[in-house]
Amino acid sequence: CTAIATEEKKEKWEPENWQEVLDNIREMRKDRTAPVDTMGCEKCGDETAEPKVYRFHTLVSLMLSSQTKDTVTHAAMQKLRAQGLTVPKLLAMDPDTLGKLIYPVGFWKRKVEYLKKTAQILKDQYDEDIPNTVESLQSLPGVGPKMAHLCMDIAWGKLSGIGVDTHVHRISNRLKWVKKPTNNPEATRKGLEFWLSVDLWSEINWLLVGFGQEICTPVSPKCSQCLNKSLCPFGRSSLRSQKKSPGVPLNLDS
DNA sequence: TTCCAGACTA
DNA sequence: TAGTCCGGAA
Repeated sequence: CTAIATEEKKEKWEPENWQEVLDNIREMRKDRTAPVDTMGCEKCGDETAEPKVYRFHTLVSLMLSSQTKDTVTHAAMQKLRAQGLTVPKLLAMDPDTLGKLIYPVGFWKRKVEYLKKTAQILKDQYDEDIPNTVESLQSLPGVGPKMAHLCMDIAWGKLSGIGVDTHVHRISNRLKWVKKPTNNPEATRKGLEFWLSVDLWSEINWLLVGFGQEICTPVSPKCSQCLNKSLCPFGRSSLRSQKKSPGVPLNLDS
């Protein structure tokens, strides 16, 4: 009996006050002013293009995603689209030209290589479309769990898992939205999917990415502006230490 | 765990 | 100017 009770307790774990915290994040995100809101990868496809091409655009923009600066990815996508972004066009493009077009994106040399290889695989095996399972997407060079899950959701409209990027990973740990601290995004994804109801899986990426771009930033988070400052374990301790040493401000809110 | 290719910021 | 940063691969 005790074992079963423990087991049930384990099954039912969820973070304290998560609903209230989530509502607060929704409130902070209601103006949609974060870069992800206007330049996220779902905004990079050509919706007038045929579905196959639109899906390819989505995959490419995910593969070009760069730091916290969606503007850079967006600009690179615009340039590529101006060239006509299809599998054959990408294959025909020489690596140097491609490199120049996507240059401001971080890791551009690697990304040129991945894009070329991926385009070749799409041509050979998928009739110039993109694969429609997480596993097959992840088998493409340069595509890992985060891109695969987001791509399933955005390109195919199928929810396969939470897209955990650096923002979702960092914030989930700050809020203690994972049962135990996690040290990689895959562990965070599992930790979140454990308790978060499926109907929130799609929203959570968009919500936390924008929140992470504007308030819960990796360095110098703006805890004093955050509606969750008293609910968040990280916020409570960071504001406490800020009070202790006012000469060294942790948050330079401006 | 380190690398990538720079950009940003404290 | 030094420190930190994406996400995937090796």
